[in-house]
Amino acid sequence: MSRYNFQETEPKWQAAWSEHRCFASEADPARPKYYVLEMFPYPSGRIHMGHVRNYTMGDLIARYKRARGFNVLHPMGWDAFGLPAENAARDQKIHPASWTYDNIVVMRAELQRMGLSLDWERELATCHPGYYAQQQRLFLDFHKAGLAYRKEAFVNWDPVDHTVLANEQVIDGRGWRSGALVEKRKLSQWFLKITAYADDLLAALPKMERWPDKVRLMQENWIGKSTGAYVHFRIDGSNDKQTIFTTRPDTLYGASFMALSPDHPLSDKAAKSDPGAAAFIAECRAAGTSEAVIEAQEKRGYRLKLDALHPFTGKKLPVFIANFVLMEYGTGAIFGSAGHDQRDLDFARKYGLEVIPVVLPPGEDPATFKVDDVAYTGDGTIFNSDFLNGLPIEEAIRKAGEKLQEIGAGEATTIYRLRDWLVSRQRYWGCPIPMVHCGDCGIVPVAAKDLPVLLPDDVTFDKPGNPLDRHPTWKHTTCPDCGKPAQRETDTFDTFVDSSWYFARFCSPRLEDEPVDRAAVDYWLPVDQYIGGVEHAILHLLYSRFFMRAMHLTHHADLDEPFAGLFTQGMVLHESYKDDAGKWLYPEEVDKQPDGTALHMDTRRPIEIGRKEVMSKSKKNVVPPARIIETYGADTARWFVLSDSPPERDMEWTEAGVEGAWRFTQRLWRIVTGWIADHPSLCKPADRAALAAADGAALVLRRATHKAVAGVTDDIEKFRFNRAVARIYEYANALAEVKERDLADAGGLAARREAMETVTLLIGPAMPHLAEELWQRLGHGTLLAETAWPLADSKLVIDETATVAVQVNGKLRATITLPRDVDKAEAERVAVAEPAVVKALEGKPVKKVIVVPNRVINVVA
RNA sequence: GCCCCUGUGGCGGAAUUGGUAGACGCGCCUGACUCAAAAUCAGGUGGAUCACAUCCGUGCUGGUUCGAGUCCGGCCAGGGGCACCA
Repeated sequence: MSRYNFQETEPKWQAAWSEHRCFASEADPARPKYYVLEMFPYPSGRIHMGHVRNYTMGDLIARYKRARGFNVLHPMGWDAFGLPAENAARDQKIHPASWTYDNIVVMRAELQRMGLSLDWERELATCHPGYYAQQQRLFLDFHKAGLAYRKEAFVNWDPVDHTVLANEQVIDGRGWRSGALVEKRKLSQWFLKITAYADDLLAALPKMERWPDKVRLMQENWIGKSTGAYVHFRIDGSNDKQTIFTTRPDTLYGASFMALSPDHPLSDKAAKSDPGAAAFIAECRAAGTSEAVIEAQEKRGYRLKLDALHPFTGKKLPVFIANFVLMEYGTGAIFGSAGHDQRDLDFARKYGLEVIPVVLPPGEDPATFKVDDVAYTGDGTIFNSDFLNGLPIEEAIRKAGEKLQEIGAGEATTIYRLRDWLVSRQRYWGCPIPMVHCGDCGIVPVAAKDLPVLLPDDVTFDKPGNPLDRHPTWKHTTCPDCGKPAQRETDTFDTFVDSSWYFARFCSPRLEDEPVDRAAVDYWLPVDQYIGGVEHAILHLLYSRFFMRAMHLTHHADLDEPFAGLFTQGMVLHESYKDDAGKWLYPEEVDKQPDGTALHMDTRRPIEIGRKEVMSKSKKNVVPPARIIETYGADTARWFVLSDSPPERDMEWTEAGVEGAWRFTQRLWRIVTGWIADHPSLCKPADRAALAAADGAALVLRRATHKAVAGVTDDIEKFRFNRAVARIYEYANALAEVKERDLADAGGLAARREAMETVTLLIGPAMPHLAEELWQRLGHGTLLAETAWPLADSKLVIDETATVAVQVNGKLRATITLPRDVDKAEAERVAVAEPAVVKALEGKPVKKVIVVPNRVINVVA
């Protein structure tokens, strides 16, 4: 019997799909649409296993939904701006554009080898002027709507990449790409006003039912809503006021000091006349912000020659600059209530300040309760607090807020941790920010007729810094308003701007003069199923949610949430290997021994097998998808990444696993083509009358078929691809067990014909090439890619009998077969008569019998 | 420190959501075919006592229930997110 020849078969069907434009999509309001999207790749050079896993899942959904009759949009593009292109330009003397476009060519070919059902006619690259011109247009619309602004602020400066970073891109005090310690610099930068939607972005989360709880929770924490109050403190001997934010206005009577951030304007002002303050501020700035530094750092302060006046009592509170107060949160100033906040307590002890407990824990005596080294943050009732005395915390918070409002010393408020999105980058390979700096007119948007602002080609990367800024001519222009000489903005956009609307651009990727076509967006959006890595849970997914709202405001769309369903898939892991010199080795250099140890392929020296880790170039534990596809074919690779591990969990890549998948493709090939060879005359649709009349072994087979259809369908709908794979294995096992002589009559033949077609259809979304080939060999002149998904006959999905477990006192003693839904009395009668049950009862009287229909009977003695 | 998730055979993982624990795959063992190997096919495979039969068994521990991998309380371990957030 012939073996399945994927080298020939896979390209053949890829060409056929392309020729028939099977996956081209067109808006059609008469048909229900389904938009499947996988996070588009950065064109780094080659696709990796993470891509294979991601795109296989997306493709399975796309093919399945197409077979269910949906008008499917499944596009692909390139997140093509970014720093690696500039680094490559510097290191290899290649222009970032050619490096990027060359990579795209390679990666597109690799994706096409996977047989993905993509609409390549909609392909886009964010570095293409056709894309970024529209991004500039969108930005100008946002600017007009008040969502974009430029301001001077302390920003995160990455000294290695020579650019500023958004808050979201600083991880543990370091740049997310370079790993360099981030410095605070005061610079004038462009921001997008994401905070305008803080509450809306938060409020919508509970309604996003098809998003993972984990991601919603992460966004909720990131937005960081806190309810509390602003409190205005007058400064003694002046008319100045200082406002602080607190979540605990109920502890105001415990106030013993006020503390300002070193970056606070008032600190700055004090430093001008107080060298001690200036020195303290400089010291604070010098200290890092990493977790380790913060952990080790003690609470320190500098006493200013200022006192704040308590809003309720008028008591004088000393004002400090303190190293633990953040300018970025609240108002950059706090009041210290030492009894009920650990930091405040540590600080108060160090500087000999008062500790006034104002929350009495339940059961404590107000006369004797004291706070020593541990602040009391638990529940209790207020004391030592005049009009708040005796109130529980909740009520005291409310009452304190009312009182503040009444005397004009503050008000209840809500604040967010979320900061506005800093989008300027001092880099070349990005979308130019379409603004002009005019000496007379200030900052002026580029006129619509002058768009796009194109990147110049002739740039150099031999020096650090922004090539656009030092380009001899590019930045010189004229003011769109007054016509005088002016300068272009030389910053480019953060690449996360590019990826915040590409899903909308896919609806009309070739449109000129407008970012999106409203009719197309109205039809296709939202994305019905978005699939990607959980590492984008905050950055990309939050920015995109903001962009959708901004596009709504600027009339480019009529919805707020871009992704109705989100699935975050796990990563692909592989063992790592080190030789006896401690050098990392590639998997193909390793010869695994049967006893679990490993030797070097060439040197035969022992190798240490390391942990299963995320595939990474630095640890060399990578398997190039291209090699796997060459060796085993795309279908086998696709089948393996879907098997075994649940899609949301990390999976381990193993050679044995791929070989298992390979064996299955061959086995399936043998089962179906073997049957075809034996029954050439039956290569036509199954005889419906014979099917309906099938009984005996034929009926058993039909039941297996329809159970498989129902099960696989359910599993795909629920994203349980590993379970769907297991069901197909079970079904294939059932087909292999079929005996020729039991199924030789008309009903048997029809049932087998039905089974062969069904198994082919069921593997279609996962192994499309093999399925297409089998489909043709089963005598079909049409493409399986254009064939409807099979429907399960519900009568055949449920068996006529049920295997019921019989327990005695909760322990399994026998299993019996009963007619489905037999009445309880009859079930009980059969169960109690069962010899094993009688034996287990040991003559004891039966107290009661619990019968769960079709499942279990528990005899209690 | 706060929040969240996960603990099931040698391994990846199933378990109709409170009802026969270990589906399916990998690995391993036995047999068939073969000069031999590969491939393929058939069978076996949670642990313990030789087997029958019987116990034990879902991180630990207590509970609810006729019945718990699943629910509740308390621990332990691993992973993730946030973090001087006032």
